[in-house]
Amino acid sequence: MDLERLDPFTWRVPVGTVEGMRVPGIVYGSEAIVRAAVDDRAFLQVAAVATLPGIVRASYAMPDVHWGYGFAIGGVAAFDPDEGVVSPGGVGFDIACGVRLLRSDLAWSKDVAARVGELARSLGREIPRGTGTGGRLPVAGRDLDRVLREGVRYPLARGIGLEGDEERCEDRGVAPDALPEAVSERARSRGARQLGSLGSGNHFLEVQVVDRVLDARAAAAFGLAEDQVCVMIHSGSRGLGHQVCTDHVAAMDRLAPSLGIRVPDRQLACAPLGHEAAERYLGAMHAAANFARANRHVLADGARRAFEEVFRRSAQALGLTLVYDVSHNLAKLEEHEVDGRRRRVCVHRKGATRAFGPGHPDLPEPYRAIGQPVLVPGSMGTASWVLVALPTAADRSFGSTCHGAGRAMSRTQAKRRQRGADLARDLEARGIALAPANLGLLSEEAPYAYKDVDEVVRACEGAGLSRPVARLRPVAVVKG
DNA sequence: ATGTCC
Repeated sequence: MDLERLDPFTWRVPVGTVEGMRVPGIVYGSEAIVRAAVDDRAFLQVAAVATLPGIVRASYAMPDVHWGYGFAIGGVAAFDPDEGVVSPGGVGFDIACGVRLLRSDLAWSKDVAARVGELARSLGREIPRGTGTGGRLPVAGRDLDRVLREGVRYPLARGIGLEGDEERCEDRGVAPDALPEAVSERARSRGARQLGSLGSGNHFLEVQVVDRVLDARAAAAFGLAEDQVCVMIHSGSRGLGHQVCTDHVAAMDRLAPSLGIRVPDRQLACAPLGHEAAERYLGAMHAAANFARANRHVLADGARRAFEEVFRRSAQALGLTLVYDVSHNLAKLEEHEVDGRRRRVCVHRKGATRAFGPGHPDLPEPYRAIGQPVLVPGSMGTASWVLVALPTAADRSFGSTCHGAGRAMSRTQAKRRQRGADLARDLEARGIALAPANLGLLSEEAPYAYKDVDEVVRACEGAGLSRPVARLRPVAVVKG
């Protein structure tokens, strides 16, 4: 495929690359990243998304883009509320998958290094993980309805977590437009028992150390400093979100003939914004997003308990407070400036993190002057990053940036290359304490199966999307 | 990502 280079970090997929494109594709990345990905089907998916009705400005891809279901992972697309569509494939199966970061007053070298094995074992006891496992806070009936409506406010009302946690969450931890009645019985029964569980795949809970600060002012605002111990949680809406996506893709697929929308790929099933099918999906998606946020909140409580157990002090006394909690799989109605005019658009981010720059009214007050924290989970055994949104992201990507390293190898390929048990030995030899649930699945997440997260982060800065604040390296890994 | 096929 021919991509046009617009500047060192911006590439265009021209209209005409696939039939029916209404706008171009825009790919952000260094030359090395784009060349390495060019054989991937991801750029064809970026082009296919550009055929959807009502798409505004362009179909975007972040530097960590790779092939996904329908839409590429790392894709961003905004749609006009009157002429556009919503597509479950533009959000992904793991609705509101995202990252929560806790900081602490503990220093790695002085307080934690000597006890990291004990800490990993304690976390292993407190954090349910793996496919299909039940969670720390099983809920049913009216309680599940409250989770779907109230997000993190539900566990907070039950005394789980610390007052003020919700201030440091995207949307203050709760999406107001949830429609629990659009969540099927099957989705409910899958989710009810899984609240407060990590899941599998690339989901993890890690103890990390700040090993480099690149922006002292932003790091200070986020409460981060070198040698400090943090906890990063990467998880989502578990079986509930998966079932919501499955149900609504099927519903839209059935409706497709009557909606008069022709899509080049069945996985791009969508419905016009304002149509009942679209509104029901968005309501169910927000309900699943509230479940995902409550899930990360309950997992954070498990992490706090493990630290309390090992260090014999309360989470509050250990300074285990939230830096931020943000999703990277979500569609939201937002106000953006397009061609010099403020307008509302439905922004789909699939494997892309919202990145609102300094001064945005939706940011927590302590971060408003600095910009939104962007939490980027690396692959297993490699660094993770805290970035800050750049003001230019608003125009370049509807306020979005990368969400991780991005896969460079399929799960099957990755499994063939190394056995899980050997990989576990390698990680332990590098001084990383490990609490895996399933050695068989471990090598699907091996570092060699992913792009270099440091390079992805550099490309995001080059493209004007986000700027690095701090690099975190893992010292204990809890995996599904 | 996912009770990796109701």
